[in-house]
Amino acid sequence: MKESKTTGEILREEREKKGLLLRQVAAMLDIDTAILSKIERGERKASKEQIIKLAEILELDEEALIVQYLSKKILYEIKDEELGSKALKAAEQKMKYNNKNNS
Amino acid sequence: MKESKTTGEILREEREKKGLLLRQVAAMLDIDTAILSKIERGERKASKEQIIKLAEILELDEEALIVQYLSKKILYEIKDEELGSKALKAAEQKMKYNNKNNS
DNA sequence: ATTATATTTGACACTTATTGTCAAGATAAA
DNA sequence: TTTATCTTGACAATAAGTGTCAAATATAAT
Repeated sequence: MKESKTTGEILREEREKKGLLLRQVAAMLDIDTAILSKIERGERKASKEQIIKLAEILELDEEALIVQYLSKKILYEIKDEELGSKALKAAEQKMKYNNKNNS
Repeated sequence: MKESKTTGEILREEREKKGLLLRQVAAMLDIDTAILSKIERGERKASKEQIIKLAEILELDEEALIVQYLSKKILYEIKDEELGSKALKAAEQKMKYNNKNNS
């Protein structure tokens, strides 16, 4: 059963491919090395702004990274909820409805 | 264009139908009257525990209320996001995948 | 109109999450 | 083994969430 890579794993791989040090990338993000280390190992999560900057720095697909970031956030909200799946579907419905009426 | 009722509106209507005072229901929830007032007017959001108790007290469909509660929470996470819709779909996919492999 | 009761409002306090720094310890490279 | 890099955990600062309280408003009863 092949698991897909986590965001952190991708970030680390790409950083190393480019031969960049944690220190260097962290400086570009204006945070301490420790945080970036933790982000790459999945111990902390990056903010949306950090994701965007990382996509630039590492030349990754920004949209894909953000979608992954947001979907993780969503799943976190409902991770222990029996009704999570129903809630997701309800959210999609409401979203459709709003788009129809606001745009 | 008929808007559906907010959770707060439903809670207020049902409380009044039952002839209960804010003070009384707030006491059952063990919170200050002010908070319940704000919940009913949508100025604050109820916790999940409060939603459950309110469903009992007001004899409302607990599952429906919780689904509404969770879906609001989800939508709040992506409310300003262009990619919100894609993120929702991605979350559903991941959820399906996990269910397949964990259960 | 006055009083009594119910609700709303806003300022504040407490708690928990989030996001960061720092420095010491562990790893790996030279 | 020295040097550079990365990891770890204790801590600090800030933001978000959740509540109290009391004064202001609104509603209802006499």
